[in-house]
Amino acid sequence: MKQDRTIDAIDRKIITALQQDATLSHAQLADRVGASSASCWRRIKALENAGIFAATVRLVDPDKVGRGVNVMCNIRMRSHAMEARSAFEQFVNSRPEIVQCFSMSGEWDYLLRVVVADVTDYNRFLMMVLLGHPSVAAAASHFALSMTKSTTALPV
Amino acid sequence: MKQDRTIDAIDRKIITALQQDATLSHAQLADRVGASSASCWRRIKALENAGIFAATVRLVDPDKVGRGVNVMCNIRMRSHAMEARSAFEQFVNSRPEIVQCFSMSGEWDYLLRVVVADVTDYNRFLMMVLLGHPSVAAAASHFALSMTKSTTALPV
DNA sequence: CATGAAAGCCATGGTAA
DNA sequence: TTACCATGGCTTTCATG
Repeated sequence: MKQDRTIDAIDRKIITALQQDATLSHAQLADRVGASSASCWRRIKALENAGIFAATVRLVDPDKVGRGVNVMCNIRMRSHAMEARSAFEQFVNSRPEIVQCFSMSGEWDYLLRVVVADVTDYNRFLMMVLLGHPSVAAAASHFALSMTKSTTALPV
Repeated sequence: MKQDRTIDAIDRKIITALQQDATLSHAQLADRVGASSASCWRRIKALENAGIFAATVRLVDPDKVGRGVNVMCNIRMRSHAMEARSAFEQFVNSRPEIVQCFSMSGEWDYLLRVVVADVTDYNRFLMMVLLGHPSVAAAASHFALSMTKSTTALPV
């Protein structure tokens, strides 16, 4: 059922709106994008069938839950064998403080974004968790001073 | 009304659940966290008042909307004056393909995550947009080969 | 063929006991 | 916590361009 779909201007408006606020009712959406409620409903269903929409999630304020500090951590692997890589990626997925992980081109193998409470917290994570992993040969950490922009909305 | 709030185990379960799926009804949430529907409702309201919850958003599949390629871009500024910084941050906020921006410690001033369709697309962005900005002295781009992990859920 | 208007059903949120 | 009620959104139908 994941067939491709031609996305027109109204679809784009719907996607943009729901990426900002998923609590909008079909009626509210309707007069925001200039279509009827029923039309919106049909379009959303089609977009869901096309697999364009993923989950609907509630975002939380990082500071309020003690995760206000972002650290970017470059990782160099001891081995590039497939099993080492998949073991590491599995490890990454098991650690909730690692919120993003990219396999990178260039001199480093992975880039992690780690959310922690403070420097002490990160030190513990780095020493006890990350550098304790057998696949990790080296890690270079860079602290973010502030998060200037962070959006889940992709341009359409 | 943004007063602090003591978060207990059930609150944590609620936050965790809603970070994964914000479409859960109070009833579904209730038996997932082991509380009554009414209790869930009260707790959510309190968490909202405490400012712990931010927006509810719909996530979209990057590949499906032609934003499957992630590029990390380090920026060095020409000036560190406040006005130059705020002008740059305003610029960042105006560009939808820049989805994340961190002010960084270390040798670079900013780290951007840019979502594009392909290399050509990024080239255009880099040459025409980013390097065209007066505040940007240098940029170093690193392409992600794949996104191994990406979650909006913060550990609580 | 997709859209817009209208209407009914149902689930949900919200409240009271 | 349980039960109830009423609001409002979801979903379908139908006529229209």
